[in-house]
Amino acid sequence: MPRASAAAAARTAQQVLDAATDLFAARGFAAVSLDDVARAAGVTRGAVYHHYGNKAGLFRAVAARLQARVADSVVEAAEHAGADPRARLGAGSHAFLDAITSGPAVRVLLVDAPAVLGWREWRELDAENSGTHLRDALRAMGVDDDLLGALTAQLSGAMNDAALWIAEHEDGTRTRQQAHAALDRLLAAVAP
Amino acid sequence: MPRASAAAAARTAQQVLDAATDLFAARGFAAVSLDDVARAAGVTRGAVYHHYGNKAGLFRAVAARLQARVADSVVEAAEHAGADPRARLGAGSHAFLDAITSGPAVRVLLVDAPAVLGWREWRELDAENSGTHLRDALRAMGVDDDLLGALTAQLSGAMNDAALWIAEHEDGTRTRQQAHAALDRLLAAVAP
DNA sequence: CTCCTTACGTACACTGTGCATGTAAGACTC
DNA sequence: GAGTCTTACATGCACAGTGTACGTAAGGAG
Repeated sequence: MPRASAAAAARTAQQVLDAATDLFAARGFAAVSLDDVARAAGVTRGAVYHHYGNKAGLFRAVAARLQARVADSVVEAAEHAGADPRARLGAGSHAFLDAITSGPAVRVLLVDAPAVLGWREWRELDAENSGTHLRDALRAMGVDDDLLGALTAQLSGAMNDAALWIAEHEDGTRTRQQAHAALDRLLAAVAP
Repeated sequence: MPRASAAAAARTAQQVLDAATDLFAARGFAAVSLDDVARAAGVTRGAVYHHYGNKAGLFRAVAARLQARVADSVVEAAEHAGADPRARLGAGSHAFLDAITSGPAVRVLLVDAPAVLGWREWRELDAENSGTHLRDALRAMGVDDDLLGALTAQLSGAMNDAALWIAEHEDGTRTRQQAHAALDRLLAAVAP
């Protein structure tokens, strides 16, 4: 008994995506079955497979949306910081930390994504979003082209682990401040 | 038809561990079945379950052994570097990069481990090994206690992503040199 | 109004985990 | 050194979960 208009179909796809985001964030990829997702979204597994192909495809869609949201925050913060490259780098980096630690992004993007999508695809997804901004910011700071790739990867890794470190503790603003302070220390290595 | 002496049992446990290490490194945790492991080790799944409890337990054993090996390299390099805290920090960090990128450790420890064991347990495993050494080295460098936790996590993350970056490229010594150079840049932020 | 396509629902096959049970060979006791 | 216990596996089965083939009804285009 399917009743499908173009709008209704888009809505069910959204509901599935929302439900999957919550469940993946709460329990992790492996502990969530597609039946769980379908039930939470009020449909059957058939609908999930129709819209997302397979379980990895659903996860990919979830991760891509979260990644895009984080990247939006980074861009907005950088815009707001003006034209000075160093100010933009700092603002974007701190915005990244705050954005990725608020909401369900950490577990999905930083714990499960590399294993589910593979490191390579995960890196590409990152490169299409916040990764590019970091790289551009470092280039604008005058980082040698030879070091650019490696330094981008390492600073990105530092921020990711900072986010995980914050999420692990989960006891208010103190650890968050420490993470931001440590990040400033590392950024100073690039721009004194 | 079991024929089990104490020595023979230890040997089969070893064979299973060796086979699992190779397979997990080559295909990833999810794509390896316990039947694959058992067949590669020349036993049945019963033996695997007997020694390691379940699939996660087997993976835990694999990861712990790899982690311990990496930590050994770090310690050895630090010892060899003498008494100067800065020299020990640098030597240990670069040794970490080289050790974790040589052999099957990268995929197991950095891609699958967080998802399979959970971020928390993975962090504890790391803390029991190379993580402690990094923290000690930073403390010896006079890093403020308030920053110690966050900075350790972020530098660790930077090194992990440096390792993944090296493993991703896999084209000889050039990328490796770039990674080491970028790492030096970050270490300079802690110790000028 | 007809036909085609989209959007699901349903049923089934297959893979893989984990556990329960069986069993034979050390190891230990006397 | 015979009996008993425990360890070290092998085997078989139950169950969960994925993916896919098929069925089906409701838009939408002509």
